[in-house]
Amino acid sequence: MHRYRTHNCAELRKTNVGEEARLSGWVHRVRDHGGIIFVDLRDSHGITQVVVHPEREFHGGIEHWRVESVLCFTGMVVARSPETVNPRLATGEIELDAREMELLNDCQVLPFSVAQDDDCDENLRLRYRFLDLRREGLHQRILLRSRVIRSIRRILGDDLGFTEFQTPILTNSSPEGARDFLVPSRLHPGKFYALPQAPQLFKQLLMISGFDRYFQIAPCFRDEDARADRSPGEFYQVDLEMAYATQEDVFAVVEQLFSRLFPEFTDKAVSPAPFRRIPYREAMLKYGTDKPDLRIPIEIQDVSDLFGDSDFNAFRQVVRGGGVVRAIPVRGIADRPRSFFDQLIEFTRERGGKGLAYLLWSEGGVKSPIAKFFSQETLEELRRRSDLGAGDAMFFVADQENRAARLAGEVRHHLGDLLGMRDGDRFEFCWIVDYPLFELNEETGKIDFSHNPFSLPQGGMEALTELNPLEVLGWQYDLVCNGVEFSSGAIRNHRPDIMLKAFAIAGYGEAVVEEKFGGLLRAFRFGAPPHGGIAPGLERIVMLLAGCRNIREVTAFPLNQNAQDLLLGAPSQVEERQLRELRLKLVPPGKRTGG
RNA sequence: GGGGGCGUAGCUCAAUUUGGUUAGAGCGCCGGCCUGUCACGCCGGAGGUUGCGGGUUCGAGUCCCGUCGCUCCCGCCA
Repeated sequence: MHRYRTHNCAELRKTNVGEEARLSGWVHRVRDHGGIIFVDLRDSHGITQVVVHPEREFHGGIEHWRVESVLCFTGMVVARSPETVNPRLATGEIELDAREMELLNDCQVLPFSVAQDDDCDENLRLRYRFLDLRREGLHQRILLRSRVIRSIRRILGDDLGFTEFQTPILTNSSPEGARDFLVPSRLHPGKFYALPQAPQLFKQLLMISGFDRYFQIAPCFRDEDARADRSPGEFYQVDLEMAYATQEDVFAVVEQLFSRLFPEFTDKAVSPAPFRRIPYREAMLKYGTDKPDLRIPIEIQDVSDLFGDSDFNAFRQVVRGGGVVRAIPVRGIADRPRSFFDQLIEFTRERGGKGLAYLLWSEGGVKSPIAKFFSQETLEELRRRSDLGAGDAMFFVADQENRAARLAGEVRHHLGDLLGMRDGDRFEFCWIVDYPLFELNEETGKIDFSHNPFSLPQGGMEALTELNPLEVLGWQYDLVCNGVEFSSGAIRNHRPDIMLKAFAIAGYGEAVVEEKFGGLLRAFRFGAPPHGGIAPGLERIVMLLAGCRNIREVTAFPLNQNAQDLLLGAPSQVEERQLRELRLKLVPPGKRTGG
């Protein structure tokens, strides 16, 4: 018989009755009746009830049947009588009649309950992460994450012809993007490595190196402040890149990946491939964001043309001042109480809006404090454009275009929450395409890259030389699901001449580009193939599948919000000797100089 | 760096609105009883500088100021 176990704690069934078995696991719960004692023994797989009869010599042998102690029981598998079967347990038709017991390890009094997976302070959970990870919820989410990764490797690697690579962890600081984590070099005092924010340049170099399809479950490091859905420090991307690929080729691969991946882990409906393609400008107009939640059946409209000459001063002034009026039509809410609408107005004001006007249609006509300022023709045209009828409503946001779009989008998502449209059992994917390559920096008035400086402009060199830079679109795209940005990607700019031209428009001279991206430019000059890719966030995928909102709930050992490891104590001070080797000197706190 | 919310027993929370007796409950812990439970049950017990410091008051868990911590958001995240 095996030293520790013949079966795991989820394995024994009625067919095993009469067999001798040995089980090891944690004490999940104990029901001590004075005479007979029931021990729920748990391992990663499940729970089996062990019965200890009073005549066993170990019955009083351990002082405490302390939960989370590690025990090994040997005994006979016996059938439970019909009235004592536990239908909530996979092993509930049997129990182990313990003949021998061995205490494999004791357990101190717990800081929080393992058996009862209820709320407690997150930093306490992080300090005792090994206990937290034993709890049902987190334990299952970490197992889910593992199964998702295995499935991604199978789909991309085995079925779609991708090759998995590793790329360096010690690499170069990137001139753009987030703050880098720096690693001092001992051999080159005063110089630093940086941890990669993403393997972007390496995956492009692999394409130029003649590999066809790259993927990696890639660690990414960014020294930015935390959010609920954003880990401080490190996270993982499903990073992929394809040679000789058009945007549609990338879409086809990603659509296959998600169309196969999601149904493996959820019964919820997944929007069928091909996913909807929504141009950036259309997304900003209809949904007021470039990460729309398409479960909400509300489409924003521009109605500025109706108000240039209207009697409604507030709207007329905005339109004549170059602003816009956006309408948000919502069906079936005209009978909501006044407080519903007041609350929405307050919501808009909190987010910087001047207000939120609305019209309510009823059998008798239009009800609204502002209806008297609208002509009958205008009211009818508004109704007609959104095909509204009795019981329907329309909200209005009037402001400068960017702000109006954003506010309307936030109101749309908020309505989605209020009206229960967002918890439907489905995943709605879409692509946002046709991002502008450049944008105007409102502070400096200069032209900046809007997304990624390495994206290929649509129309190539001709577009860069002929068009107003702000009109140039990039082969850039985002994958969005249920209002969550899953991923950004692009067809890369593989031509050094086009790359230099694009950088020139953004105000970078050739010498600067050579200095900052010399390695990549050198590679481009030796026959770089056209290529492109994308990098969906692994944790976001698992979060959506697990139905949780916090990235730390799908990460085994996350840093806390202050970027500390409370279990092992990182970051920590290091020996003076280590600093000397690196030729580093600490500036005492409060005496920061320079700047 | 900025804003909102929260800090009461080992854990989750009540008492704070309107300052007023000895700060309570559930779980956990300790002791006792209990032979069919599965969130076992029953009896008893221990456990508190109400985050910390100061102030107002006859009196502060409660009000005020400061500070520290946690949390969510903004900035930031090509």
